[in-house]
Amino acid sequence: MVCHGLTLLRLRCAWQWVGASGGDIFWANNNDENGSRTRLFTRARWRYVWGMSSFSEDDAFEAAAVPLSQRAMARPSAAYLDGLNPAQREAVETLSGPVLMLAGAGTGKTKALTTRITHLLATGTARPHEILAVTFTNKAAREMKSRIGGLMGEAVEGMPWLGTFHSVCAKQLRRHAELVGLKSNFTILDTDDQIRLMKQLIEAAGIDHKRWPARMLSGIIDGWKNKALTPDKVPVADSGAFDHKGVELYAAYQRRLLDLNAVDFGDILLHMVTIFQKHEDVLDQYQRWFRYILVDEYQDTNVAQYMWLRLLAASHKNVCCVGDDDQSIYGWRGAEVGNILRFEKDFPGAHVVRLEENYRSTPHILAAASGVIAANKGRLGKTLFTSRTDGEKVRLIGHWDGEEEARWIGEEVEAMQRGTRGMAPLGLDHMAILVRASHQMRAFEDRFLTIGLPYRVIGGPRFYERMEIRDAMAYFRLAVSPEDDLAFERIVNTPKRGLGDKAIQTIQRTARSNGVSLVEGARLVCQGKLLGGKGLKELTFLVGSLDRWHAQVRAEADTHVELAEMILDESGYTGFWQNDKTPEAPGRLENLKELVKALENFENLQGFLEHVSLIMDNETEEQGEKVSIMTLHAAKGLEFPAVFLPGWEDGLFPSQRSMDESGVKGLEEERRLAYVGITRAEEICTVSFAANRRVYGQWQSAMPSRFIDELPEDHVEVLTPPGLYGGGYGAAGMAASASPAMAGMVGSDLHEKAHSADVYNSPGWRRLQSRSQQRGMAMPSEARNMTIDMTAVSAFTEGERVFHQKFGYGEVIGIEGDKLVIEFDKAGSKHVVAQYVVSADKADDVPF
DNA sequence: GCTCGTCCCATTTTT
DNA sequence: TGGGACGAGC
Repeated sequence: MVCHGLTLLRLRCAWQWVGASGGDIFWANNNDENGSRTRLFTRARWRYVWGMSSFSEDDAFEAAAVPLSQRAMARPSAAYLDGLNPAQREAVETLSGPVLMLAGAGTGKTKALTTRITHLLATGTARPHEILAVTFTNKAAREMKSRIGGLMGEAVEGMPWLGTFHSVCAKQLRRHAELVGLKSNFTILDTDDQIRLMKQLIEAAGIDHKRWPARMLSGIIDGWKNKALTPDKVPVADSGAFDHKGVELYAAYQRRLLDLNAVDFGDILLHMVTIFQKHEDVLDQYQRWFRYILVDEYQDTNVAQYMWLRLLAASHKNVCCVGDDDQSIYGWRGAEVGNILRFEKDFPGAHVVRLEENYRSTPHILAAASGVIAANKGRLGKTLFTSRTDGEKVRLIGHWDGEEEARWIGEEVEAMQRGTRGMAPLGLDHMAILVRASHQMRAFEDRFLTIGLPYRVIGGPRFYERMEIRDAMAYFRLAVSPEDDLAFERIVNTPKRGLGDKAIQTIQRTARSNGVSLVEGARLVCQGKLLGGKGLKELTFLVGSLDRWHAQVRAEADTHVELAEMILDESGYTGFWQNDKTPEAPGRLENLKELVKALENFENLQGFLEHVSLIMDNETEEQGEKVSIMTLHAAKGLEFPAVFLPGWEDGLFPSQRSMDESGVKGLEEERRLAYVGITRAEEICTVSFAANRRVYGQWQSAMPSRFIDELPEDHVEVLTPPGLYGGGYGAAGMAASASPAMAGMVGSDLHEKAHSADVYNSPGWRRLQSRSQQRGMAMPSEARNMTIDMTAVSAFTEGERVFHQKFGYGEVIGIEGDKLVIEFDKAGSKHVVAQYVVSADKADDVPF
């Protein structure tokens, strides 16, 4: 069956035509060298060919083989080109040959990228399936899809090859799995499975797993995979770890994965690179197929991704890479800035377009960011500019310690929320606190909880990485394929069935000696009564349940959603969490519901399992106005009117560890992180640092970050009162001698005092407090109290059992002002705002 | 096999 | 300081 000569423009016509007829027959007009032809498609066929439901690659291969004639294509009224600046327009319209789009922060990168795809489609230069467009995140892929749809005026469903590196590669790999010894229904392991597997291998190799933890091996192997190194290609110099058995373990791990018909994230790309290198015919097909390639966030590509791209682009070289070398912050994960720096060498004659007009931030913010990043060497170089002339300088403030920093930011957030210094009130959704490391978040969470400021933490464990989701998935995996040993290991004793290490060893031994899967091994154990009492009974029941579920999956007797619910129910897993009285239990049950809901979007369990590990998001769209707290890494790609950047202290940011491990390279990456942080801000950017901070329970003092010295003074307003720390600084002090002046704050005896327990009684501390208050840095507590709803407190009585979203269950032991004093079962005694507390008996109703 | 106490160690984490 | 891993004891 051949279907070709269609662009989305035509697709639109076809839809309209059908809409008018209301029939089930599609009409498609082909204009190509073969002349005009009219074909009839059924709706199902149409969807099939264009990948709207299940995409058939064979059809598309055929389609791609037919050259497309552009002359017959109607040129669209290119309304989508309006509103592009000259650079963007150049990036959009230079369709042939390699293009590097250097897009600074906030310069309309996504706009240019999506318009470029639209342009390819609308001019008939390429058909949807001839475009390969890769991103790093599902979010970015979704965004691109919807924006292209917006530009085209139609939902774009027919772009089968727009997705993340991993989803696109997984799709390819399912097609060619047998070339690397896999079956096309291979499972994709998550990190947890990976580590459990490696642990087994380490123990089997007789290596001390304490000295060489599985986590480390996992990191090392991931690193090799990121570099596209198969076990036979790992350089000798890299093989010192694990008693020189690292490479051996890697090879063993890869063999084990093949046995399990499984891959890890790294393999998805590595296998495809291997296939392309070894099977020219396959590569050739794809090369002809993907006539245009687009890559988002090119600076974040690792070696494997780079090789994959180069192989695919090698023949036609119509590759457009978009990125910003200044925002490369994933080097520690294998990303190679070198890829983007080398682009012009890799693709001679490459057209480089710089997007430098920023539409996000004020000039001061841009200047500050530029000032910092200028210290990096070996940049491709961009100068961001804006037509804006308004805006505040970047604000800089020092604090005595981390707690005060959190307190100050809390108050500042509340002030902005009310509207401050003539500025309009700002919603909490428009403010963000960006930290270097996630442990810094705690200070803010504690503080915000205390003052009753709603916040949301972005990041943290992904939805599908949560324990309960993995457990549930393991049950589903087993129901679909009983030979999934890893899944069996995971759930055999979850919920508790009295099947501990010994029972599991018996099962494994039996399975191994009979050459069968663990489920079959378990069956033999039951039959041979190789276990005693309770364990045997439970195991027999489990094996029986698994059989039943598997039969139901095959019979398709129930819908997969009902089946999933049944599995969770009958396994006792739902009940397990219902009986669990820890504060997390309600949330976990909620997550399980979410998981079942997510199933509805798939046709069956198999389909769900094949894709879910690549596409499940953590986007539980909580509604409500909340300040966001997240890491700088998580903030990439986002923007907020007001941004707080706390913890700018040497050692914390830039992180000591980065500098120790990667030297100048590490420092430069940290600096890019600073650049990313500053450029997230649209209107107000506040950088802060603390002289003292409790790290692992120890007080430590630190120098202000060297990045603070790099902020150009003309664009910075120092909020810290002059003379506060005994150094004559402020704007003038900074000008005189930036670094020593800022460092002066901790250079005195206060420094030493910080280490002692009576720090709060030190003269320096008292001086700081009184000055802070004089200058309005800390808002008097009376003022804050006025905004608190006192009735909330009165809703509780002493002795009442309550539930708190963070601290769990506890008992009210008193009421002090606007706070409840609660003795928590787990967390001890705390003062908390009533707003976050409910009666214990209502705890189940609250969707915390 | 489970629970509790002790000890150890601690970035960033798109898939 | 606090969470996770592990080993001793029930």
